[in-house]
This record gives sequence, structure tokens and C-alpha cells, in this order.
Amino acid sequence: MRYWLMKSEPSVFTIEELENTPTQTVDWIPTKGIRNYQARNFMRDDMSLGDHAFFYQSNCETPGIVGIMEITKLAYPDPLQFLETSKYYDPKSTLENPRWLNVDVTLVKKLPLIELSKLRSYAELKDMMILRKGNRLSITPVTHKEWSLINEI
DNA sequence: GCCAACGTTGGC
DNA sequence: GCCAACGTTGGC
Repeated sequence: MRYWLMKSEPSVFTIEELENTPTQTVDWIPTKGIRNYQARNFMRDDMSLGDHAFFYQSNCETPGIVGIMEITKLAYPDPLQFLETSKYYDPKSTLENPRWLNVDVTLVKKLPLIELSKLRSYAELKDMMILRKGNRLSITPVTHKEWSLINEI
């Protein structure tokens, strides 16, 4: 099993919204298409059913980890890329050869906020992709070591 | 709101 | 294939 960290801006989608979804399952991220090749490739090539991921809230007052999710549907074409009226419409994408993908995630549990500043205080976590300068990737792998350490915080 | 860092685009 | 210009991200 692999581990991941997936970012969402609270102004777009919060963990409360995930919690309040009846099935506690959503496509990642609802109403928003992921338009980054590296993130897409992670979903397509490296994510498996049952993988776990941290829910990370970014671009807000208290950035940090707020929960754990499970990957419950493997990468599939993002419907927004075919929707002409959508901001995420991509004219270069075809049904036969879709360019952008999504996965479904299910809430495992909420966590008390682990702030970014807290994560930065651990020397063992200094190589985490999320902590690297200039990091902008919305989906990043987390090592087993990092995963277990963060779970002990 | 600022701005550094990064990814993408498009002219050549 | 290079690279300048541009748009976006996201911490502060």
C-alpha cells in the first residue's frame, strides 16, 4: 500500500463537506479538475485501491493536515474536460484519448489539525515534498516512515 | 495583498 | 528545441 498527500483549498472543498457527503465519498476534487501532468501520472500509474492519503488544506489561514482518506476508485477520465461550458474544458482531449483523470476518495477519519508549521518542526520530515520550497503539486507521495511519524503526532 | 517559484504556452 | 512571457499556486 502506498501513501499520498492531497491538497485542497478550503474555499474549493473542505473536509467537512466530505464528511457531510452521505457516502463520505467524492471524486477528487468535486467541481474542480486536476490539470497537472505529474499529479495525473501519479493517479494513473501509482495509485491503487486502498491506498491512504492525507487530506491537506492549503492556501488558507491554517494550512495543514486535517484527515485521512482512502482511494476507492481508480483513475478514470475527468468528465469536466468534455464539458464545453466548464472552466476545466480541454478542447484537445477526446473520449478515445482523455487527457485528464480523477480518482474517488472516501473519508477514513478526520484528524485534529496538524499545522504546516508543526510538520516543519520535525527534522525527519524535512524531505517531504509538501515541505520543499516552491512545491505546488496537489498530489504527492508520502513515504511509510513519514506516514507513521505523522500518525504519531 | 505580495511575491517567489514553478508549469505551460507559443513565437521563432 | 529554446526561452521569454504569462498565469497559477500558496505561504506569509
